[in-house]
Amino acid sequence: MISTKGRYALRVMVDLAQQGGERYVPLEEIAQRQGISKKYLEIVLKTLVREKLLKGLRGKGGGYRLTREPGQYTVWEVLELTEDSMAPVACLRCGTEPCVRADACATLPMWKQFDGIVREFFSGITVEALAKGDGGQWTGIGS
Amino acid sequence: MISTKGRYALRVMVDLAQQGGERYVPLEEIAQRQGISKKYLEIVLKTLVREKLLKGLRGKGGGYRLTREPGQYTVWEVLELTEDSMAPVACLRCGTEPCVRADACATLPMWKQFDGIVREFFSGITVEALAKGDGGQWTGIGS
DNA sequence: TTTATTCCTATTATACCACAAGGTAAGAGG
DNA sequence: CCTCTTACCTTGTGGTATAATAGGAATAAA
Repeated sequence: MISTKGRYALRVMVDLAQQGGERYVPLEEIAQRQGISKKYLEIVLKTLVREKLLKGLRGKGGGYRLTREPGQYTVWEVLELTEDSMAPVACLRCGTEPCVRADACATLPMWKQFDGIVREFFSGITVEALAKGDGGQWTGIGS
Repeated sequence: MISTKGRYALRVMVDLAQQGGERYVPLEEIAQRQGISKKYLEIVLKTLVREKLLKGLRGKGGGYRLTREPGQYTVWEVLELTEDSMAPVACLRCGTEPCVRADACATLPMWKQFDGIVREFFSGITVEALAKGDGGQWTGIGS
Protein backbone atom coordinates (compact mmCIF):
# COMPACT_ATOMS: atom_id res chain seq x y z
CA MET A 1 0.00 0.00 0.00
CA ILE A 2 1.17 3.50 -0.83
CA SER A 3 1.71 5.42 2.40
CA THR A 4 0.68 8.98 3.11
CA LYS A 5 4.21 10.10 2.38
CA GLY A 6 3.95 9.26 -1.30
CA ARG A 7 0.36 10.33 -1.58
CA TYR A 8 0.95 13.66 0.12
CA ALA A 9 4.02 14.27 -2.01
CA LEU A 10 1.96 13.70 -5.12
CA ARG A 11 -0.80 16.01 -3.95
CA VAL A 12 1.73 18.73 -3.23
CA MET A 13 3.28 18.37 -6.67
CA VAL A 14 -0.15 18.62 -8.26
CA ASP A 15 -1.06 21.55 -6.05
CA LEU A 16 2.06 23.44 -7.06
CA ALA A 17 1.43 22.63 -10.70
CA GLN A 18 -2.06 24.07 -10.41
CA GLN A 19 -0.70 27.23 -8.77
CA GLY A 20 1.12 28.11 -11.95
CA GLY A 21 4.70 27.49 -10.93
CA GLU A 22 6.18 30.99 -11.03
CA ARG A 23 5.92 32.09 -7.43
CA TYR A 24 7.23 30.42 -4.30
CA VAL A 25 4.31 28.95 -2.36
CA PRO A 26 4.73 28.80 1.42
CA LEU A 27 4.18 25.49 3.20
CA GLU A 28 1.46 27.03 5.34
CA GLU A 29 -0.64 27.71 2.27
CA ILE A 30 -0.20 24.23 0.77
CA ALA A 31 -0.96 22.54 4.07
CA GLN A 32 -4.13 24.53 4.50
CA ARG A 33 -5.37 24.00 0.96
CA GLN A 34 -4.70 20.28 1.12
CA GLY A 35 -5.82 19.83 4.70
CA ILE A 36 -2.57 18.15 5.73
CA SER A 37 -0.58 18.63 8.94
CA LYS A 38 2.00 21.32 8.32
CA LYS A 39 4.63 19.66 10.47
CA TYR A 40 4.29 16.38 8.67
CA LEU A 41 4.32 17.94 5.21
CA GLU A 42 7.63 19.51 6.16
CA ILE A 43 9.21 16.07 6.29
CA VAL A 44 7.75 15.05 2.97
CA LEU A 45 8.86 18.23 1.24
CA LYS A 46 12.35 17.94 2.62
CA THR A 47 12.75 14.79 0.57
CA LEU A 48 11.41 16.41 -2.57
CA VAL A 49 13.86 19.31 -2.19
CA ARG A 50 16.80 17.00 -1.54
CA GLU A 51 15.92 15.07 -4.68
CA LYS A 52 15.66 18.30 -6.65
CA LEU A 53 12.02 17.90 -7.57
CA LEU A 54 11.31 21.16 -5.75
CA LYS A 55 13.26 24.27 -4.96
CA GLY A 56 12.86 25.72 -1.48
CA LEU A 57 13.49 29.36 -0.69
CA ARG A 58 13.72 30.69 2.86
CA GLY A 59 12.75 34.05 4.24
CA LYS A 60 9.91 36.42 3.47
CA GLY A 61 8.34 35.66 0.12
CA GLY A 62 9.85 32.22 0.26
CA GLY A 63 8.27 28.82 -0.07
CA TYR A 64 8.44 25.99 -2.58
CA ARG A 65 8.19 25.76 -6.36
CA LEU A 66 8.68 23.17 -9.06
CA THR A 67 12.07 22.92 -10.73
CA ARG A 68 10.64 21.68 -14.05
CA GLU A 69 7.51 21.85 -16.13
CA PRO A 70 4.70 19.72 -14.62
CA GLY A 71 4.74 17.56 -17.74
CA GLN A 72 8.32 16.55 -16.98
CA TYR A 73 7.48 14.76 -13.73
CA THR A 74 6.07 11.24 -13.81
CA VAL A 75 4.05 9.88 -10.93
CA TRP A 76 6.47 6.99 -10.74
CA GLU A 77 9.36 9.34 -10.09
CA VAL A 78 7.58 11.08 -7.24
CA LEU A 79 6.47 7.86 -5.61
CA GLU A 80 9.83 6.15 -5.92
CA LEU A 81 11.62 9.01 -4.22
CA THR A 82 9.18 9.46 -1.37
CA GLU A 83 8.06 5.91 -0.76
CA ASP A 84 10.63 3.69 0.94
CA SER A 85 10.30 1.03 -1.72
CA MET A 86 7.93 0.52 -4.60
CA ALA A 87 8.81 -3.16 -4.93
CA PRO A 88 5.72 -5.34 -4.50
CA VAL A 89 7.62 -7.95 -2.49
CA ALA A 90 10.63 -7.80 -0.17
CA CYS A 91 12.86 -9.95 -2.37
CA LEU A 92 12.63 -7.41 -5.22
CA ARG A 93 13.71 -4.42 -3.16
CA CYS A 94 16.87 -2.98 -4.53
CA GLY A 95 19.76 -3.58 -2.18
CA THR A 96 18.44 -6.97 -1.15
CA GLU A 97 20.73 -9.89 -1.71
CA PRO A 98 19.07 -12.32 -4.13
CA CYS A 99 16.91 -14.98 -2.52
CA VAL A 100 18.57 -18.40 -2.39
CA ARG A 101 15.46 -20.08 -3.73
CA ALA A 102 15.03 -17.61 -6.56
CA ASP A 103 15.56 -20.33 -9.17
CA ALA A 104 13.01 -22.65 -7.63
CA CYS A 105 10.52 -19.95 -6.67
CA ALA A 106 7.22 -20.49 -8.48
CA THR A 107 5.96 -17.01 -7.69
CA LEU A 108 8.99 -14.87 -8.48
CA PRO A 109 8.23 -14.48 -12.22
CA MET A 110 4.77 -13.24 -11.33
CA TRP A 111 6.10 -10.66 -8.89
CA LYS A 112 8.61 -9.49 -11.44
CA GLN A 113 5.96 -9.05 -14.08
CA PHE A 114 3.74 -7.24 -11.64
CA ASP A 115 6.57 -4.95 -10.68
CA GLY A 116 6.99 -4.05 -14.34
CA ILE A 117 3.31 -3.33 -14.81
CA VAL A 118 3.22 -1.02 -11.81
CA ARG A 119 6.25 0.82 -13.09
CA GLU A 120 4.74 1.18 -16.56
CA PHE A 121 1.47 2.42 -15.18
CA PHE A 122 2.84 5.17 -12.97
CA SER A 123 5.51 6.14 -15.48
CA GLY A 124 2.78 6.84 -17.99
CA ILE A 125 1.12 9.54 -15.91
CA THR A 126 2.60 12.99 -15.42
CA VAL A 127 1.95 15.51 -12.68
CA GLU A 128 0.59 17.80 -15.38
CA ALA A 129 -1.98 15.22 -16.41
CA LEU A 130 -3.17 14.90 -12.82
CA ALA A 131 -3.29 18.66 -12.39
CA LYS A 132 -5.47 18.95 -15.48
CA GLY A 133 -7.79 16.22 -14.29
CA ASP A 134 -6.59 13.60 -16.76
CA GLY A 135 -5.84 11.06 -14.06
CA GLY A 136 -7.23 7.63 -14.78
CA GLN A 137 -7.00 7.86 -18.53
CA TRP A 138 -4.26 5.31 -18.91
CA THR A 139 -5.14 3.03 -21.78
CA GLY A 140 -2.53 0.32 -21.50
CA ILE A 141 1.07 -0.46 -22.23
CA GLY A 142 2.14 0.65 -25.64
CA SER A 143 -0.62 3.18 -26.05
CA MET B 1 3.94 -4.04 -0.54
CA ILE B 2 2.69 -7.58 -0.17
CA SER B 3 3.64 -8.91 3.28
CA THR B 4 5.03 -12.32 4.11
CA LYS B 5 1.57 -13.45 5.11
CA GLY B 6 0.22 -13.25 1.57
CA ARG B 7 3.41 -14.50 -0.01
CA TYR B 8 3.73 -17.47 2.30
CA ALA B 9 0.07 -18.32 1.80
CA LEU B 10 0.58 -18.34 -1.95
CA ARG B 11 3.67 -20.51 -1.70
CA VAL B 12 1.80 -22.98 0.46
CA MET B 13 -1.07 -23.17 -2.01
CA VAL B 14 1.35 -23.78 -4.85
CA ASP B 15 3.23 -26.33 -2.79
CA LEU B 16 0.05 -28.26 -2.06
CA ALA B 17 -0.96 -28.10 -5.71
CA GLN B 18 2.39 -29.56 -6.68
CA GLN B 19 1.98 -32.36 -4.14
CA GLY B 20 -0.97 -33.70 -6.03
CA GLY B 21 -3.81 -32.81 -3.71
CA GLU B 22 -5.04 -36.23 -2.58
CA ARG B 23 -3.25 -36.74 0.70
CA TYR B 24 -3.15 -34.53 3.76
CA VAL B 25 0.24 -32.85 3.97
CA PRO B 26 1.50 -32.05 7.48
CA LEU B 27 2.63 -28.54 8.28
CA GLU B 28 6.04 -29.79 9.26
CA GLU B 29 6.65 -31.02 5.75
CA ILE B 30 5.49 -27.84 4.05
CA ALA B 31 7.49 -25.63 6.39
CA GLN B 32 10.64 -27.62 5.76
CA ARG B 33 10.23 -27.71 2.00
CA GLN B 34 9.53 -24.00 1.86
CA GLY B 35 12.04 -23.00 4.51
CA ILE B 36 9.48 -21.09 6.54
CA SER B 37 9.04 -21.03 10.33
CA LYS B 38 6.53 -23.72 11.25
CA LYS B 39 4.94 -21.72 14.04
CA TYR B 40 4.42 -18.72 11.83
CA LEU B 41 3.01 -20.75 8.96
CA GLU B 42 0.47 -22.08 11.40
CA ILE B 43 -1.05 -18.64 11.71
CA VAL B 44 -1.14 -18.15 7.97
CA LEU B 45 -2.77 -21.52 7.37
CA LYS B 46 -5.37 -20.89 10.04
CA THR B 47 -6.74 -18.11 7.85
CA LEU B 48 -6.77 -20.28 4.77
CA VAL B 49 -8.68 -22.98 6.62
CA ARG B 50 -11.16 -20.51 8.07
CA GLU B 51 -11.81 -19.16 4.59
CA LYS B 52 -12.26 -22.67 3.26
CA LEU B 53 -9.37 -22.55 0.83
CA LEU B 54 -7.83 -25.47 2.67
CA LYS B 55 -9.11 -28.34 4.74
CA GLY B 56 -7.19 -29.17 7.90
CA LEU B 57 -7.28 -32.58 9.53
CA ARG B 58 -5.94 -33.21 13.04
CA GLY B 59 -4.32 -36.28 14.46
CA LYS B 60 -2.00 -38.84 13.02
CA GLY B 61 -1.99 -38.83 9.25
CA GLY B 62 -3.49 -35.36 9.33
CA GLY B 63 -2.34 -32.18 7.66
CA TYR B 64 -3.69 -29.83 5.06
CA ARG B 65 -5.08 -30.23 1.57
CA LEU B 66 -6.79 -28.13 -1.05
CA THR B 67 -10.57 -28.04 -1.14
CA ARG B 68 -10.77 -27.41 -4.89
CA GLU B 69 -8.82 -28.00 -8.06
CA PRO B 70 -5.72 -25.76 -8.26
CA GLY B 71 -7.16 -24.15 -11.36
CA GLN B 72 -10.12 -22.92 -9.33
CA TYR B 73 -8.05 -20.63 -7.09
CA THR B 74 -6.95 -17.24 -8.34
CA VAL B 75 -3.95 -15.48 -6.86
CA TRP B 76 -6.19 -12.52 -6.13
CA GLU B 77 -8.42 -14.62 -3.93
CA VAL B 78 -5.52 -15.93 -1.88
CA LEU B 79 -3.96 -12.50 -1.43
CA GLU B 80 -7.20 -10.76 -0.55
CA LEU B 81 -7.96 -13.24 2.19
CA THR B 82 -4.53 -13.27 3.76
CA GLU B 83 -3.43 -9.70 3.24
CA ASP B 84 -5.11 -7.12 5.45
CA SER B 85 -6.03 -4.94 2.52
CA MET B 86 -5.13 -5.03 -1.13
CA ALA B 87 -6.22 -1.42 -1.68
CA PRO B 88 -3.32 0.68 -2.97
CA VAL B 89 -4.27 3.66 -0.83
CA ALA B 90 -5.99 4.04 2.52
CA CYS B 91 -9.03 5.87 1.15
CA LEU B 92 -9.94 2.88 -1.04
CA ARG B 93 -9.93 0.33 1.77
CA CYS B 94 -13.32 -1.20 2.13
CA GLY B 95 -14.96 -0.08 5.33
CA THR B 96 -13.43 3.38 5.13
CA GLU B 97 -15.87 6.27 5.11
CA PRO B 98 -15.48 8.18 1.82
CA CYS B 99 -12.93 10.98 1.90
CA VAL B 100 -14.48 14.43 2.12
CA ARG B 101 -12.30 15.73 -0.67
CA ALA B 102 -13.03 12.80 -2.96
CA ASP B 103 -14.72 15.09 -5.49
CA ALA B 104 -11.84 17.52 -5.58
CA CYS B 105 -9.08 14.91 -5.36
CA ALA B 106 -6.91 15.02 -8.46
CA THR B 107 -5.31 11.68 -7.70
CA LEU B 108 -8.31 9.53 -6.77
CA PRO B 109 -9.21 8.49 -10.34
CA MET B 110 -5.66 7.29 -10.82
CA TRP B 111 -5.72 5.21 -7.64
CA LYS B 112 -9.04 3.71 -8.64
CA GLN B 113 -7.77 2.73 -12.03
CA PHE B 114 -4.62 1.26 -10.51
CA ASP B 115 -6.70 -0.72 -8.07
CA GLY B 116 -8.62 -2.20 -10.98
CA ILE B 117 -5.46 -3.14 -12.84
CA VAL B 118 -4.02 -4.90 -9.83
CA ARG B 119 -7.22 -6.82 -9.35
CA GLU B 120 -7.34 -7.84 -13.02
CA PHE B 121 -3.73 -8.93 -12.98
CA PHE B 122 -3.92 -11.21 -9.98
CA SER B 123 -7.36 -12.49 -10.91
CA GLY B 124 -5.93 -13.70 -14.20
CA ILE B 125 -3.43 -16.07 -12.60
CA THR B 126 -4.41 -19.33 -10.96
CA VAL B 127 -2.56 -21.39 -8.39
CA GLU B 128 -2.40 -24.13 -11.00
CA ALA B 129 -0.60 -21.85 -13.43
CA LEU B 130 1.99 -20.98 -10.80
CA ALA B 131 2.43 -24.61 -9.84
CA LYS B 132 3.09 -25.48 -13.47
CA GLY B 133 5.59 -22.66 -13.85
CA ASP B 134 3.34 -20.46 -15.96
CA GLY B 135 3.69 -17.46 -13.66
CA GLY B 136 4.55 -14.30 -15.49
CA GLN B 137 2.68 -15.17 -18.65
CA TRP B 138 -0.04 -12.59 -18.25
CA THR B 139 -0.59 -10.87 -21.54
CA GLY B 140 -2.96 -8.10 -20.63
CA ILE B 141 -6.56 -7.37 -19.82
CA GLY B 142 -8.96 -9.09 -22.14
CA SER B 143 -6.51 -11.73 -23.16
C1' DT C 1 -3.52 -45.41 24.99
C1' DT C 2 0.02 -43.56 22.60
C1' DT C 3 1.38 -40.64 18.97
C1' DA C 4 0.97 -37.28 15.57
C1' DT C 5 -1.06 -33.50 14.18
C1' DT C 6 -4.05 -29.35 13.94
C1' DC C 7 -6.02 -25.70 16.61
C1' DC C 8 -6.17 -22.01 20.27
C1' DT C 9 -4.61 -18.24 23.29
C1' DA C 10 -1.32 -15.52 24.58
C1' DT C 11 3.28 -12.74 24.50
C1' DT C 12 7.32 -10.54 22.48
C1' DA C 13 10.64 -7.69 19.90
C1' DT C 14 11.13 -4.77 16.27
C1' DA C 15 10.01 -1.52 13.05
C1' DC C 16 7.36 1.87 10.74
C1' DC C 17 3.71 5.55 10.43
C1' DA C 18 1.90 9.91 11.23
C1' DC C 19 2.70 13.61 13.70
C1' DA C 20 4.43 17.18 17.31
C1' DA C 21 7.88 20.42 19.65
C1' DG C 22 11.37 23.39 19.59
C1' DG C 23 15.19 25.35 17.82
C1' DT C 24 18.57 27.14 13.86
C1' DA C 25 19.72 29.24 9.43
C1' DA C 26 18.72 32.24 5.72
C1' DG C 27 16.62 35.80 3.15
C1' DA C 28 13.60 40.32 2.75
C1' DG C 29 12.21 44.83 4.55
C1' DG C 30 12.60 48.57 7.58
C1' DC D 1 21.41 46.48 12.29
C1' DC D 2 16.96 44.59 13.80
C1' DT D 3 12.97 42.02 12.99
C1' DC D 4 9.99 39.20 10.69
C1' DT D 5 9.16 35.38 7.95
C1' DT D 6 10.04 31.30 6.11
C1' DA D 7 12.53 26.87 5.19
C1' DC D 8 15.47 23.54 7.46
C1' DC D 9 17.18 20.43 11.30
C1' DT D 10 16.96 17.29 15.45
C1' DT D 11 14.54 14.83 18.48
C1' DG D 12 10.64 12.55 20.64
C1' DT D 13 6.12 9.96 20.91
C1' DG D 14 1.97 7.17 20.73
C1' DG D 15 -0.07 3.93 17.95
C1' DT D 16 -0.21 0.02 14.99
C1' DA D 17 1.46 -3.75 12.08
C1' DT D 18 4.85 -7.31 11.27
C1' DA D 19 6.94 -11.52 12.06
C1' DA D 20 7.50 -14.28 14.88
C1' DT D 21 7.66 -17.53 19.58
C1' DA D 22 5.64 -20.33 23.61
C1' DG D 23 2.81 -23.49 25.68
C1' DG D 24 -0.81 -25.96 25.69
C1' DA D 25 -5.69 -28.21 24.33
C1' DA D 26 -8.42 -30.79 21.11
C1' DT D 27 -8.72 -34.43 17.83
C1' DA D 28 -8.04 -38.38 15.12
C1' DA D 29 -5.53 -42.52 13.68
C1' DA D 30 -2.84 -46.67 14.83
